[in-house]
This record gives sequence, structure tokens and C-alpha cells, in this order.
Amino acid sequence: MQPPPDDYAELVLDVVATIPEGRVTSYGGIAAVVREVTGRGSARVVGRVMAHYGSEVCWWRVVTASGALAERVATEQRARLRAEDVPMVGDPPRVDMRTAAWTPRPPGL
DNA sequence: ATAATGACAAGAA
DNA sequence: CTTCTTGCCATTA
Repeated sequence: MQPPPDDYAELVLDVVATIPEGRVTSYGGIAAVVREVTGRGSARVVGRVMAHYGSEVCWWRVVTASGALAERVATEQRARLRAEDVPMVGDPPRVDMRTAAWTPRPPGL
């Protein structure tokens, strides 16, 4: 059994939930916003939260800063993004951050 | 306490 | 464009 999300994880999941359909955000982008509120965390920590509790939210809208998909779930992620008409480029497919990138905002602001 | 690891990032080559 | 090297922060051994 996995432990329930702590306060930090809750905040991360909350931010991920605000990403609009058809747009994506980087791990670092989320980390930056969460850092403004909690004062801790980093891209790696956000990645760790996603690995454990990602299934609770729209995890497929979270990619690396360069638009690369999460290798562990790349196949499913690609399918879900394609279903939302997220612009992809290259091979292996990466998200076109130029147009699909979304800047998250702290919940409540 | 140190070392290794992880759904990462940024800069150098 | 790609690959490698550092830096990052929390968890686990």
C-alpha cells in the first residue's frame, strides 16, 4: 500500500489539475510554482510525486523541459496527448513546447 | 553519516 | 541537432 499524499504532493497534484486540455507543463515549471508556496522541492521531487500519485490527475500533461515524454509511460502518454491535439514534433515524438507550453499558477491566485 | 537512485534541468562540447 | 557533465532535492540502503 502506498502512503497517502503529503501536503507537498497534494499541492503538486493540485497544480497539475489546473493544466488546460491541449496544453502541457514541465516538471521544473511545476516545481517553480510549488517552490513559491512551500519553499522547497525541485523538478526531481515533482517527478517523484508523479511516479507515486500521478494516476490521481492528468499526468500526461506533464513533460520534461525540452518536451520529451516520461519514458516509463511514453506510449500511453503519447496516445493521450495525441487525443487532445497537442502539437508533436520529431522522432521520437516530443511536444512542441513553443506552442503547447503552459505556465502554471499557484492555486487560488 | 555516506552512497546510490530517480516520470528532471541547464550548460558545455 | 545530440551526448555528456553538474547541479538539484528527497528517499532509501
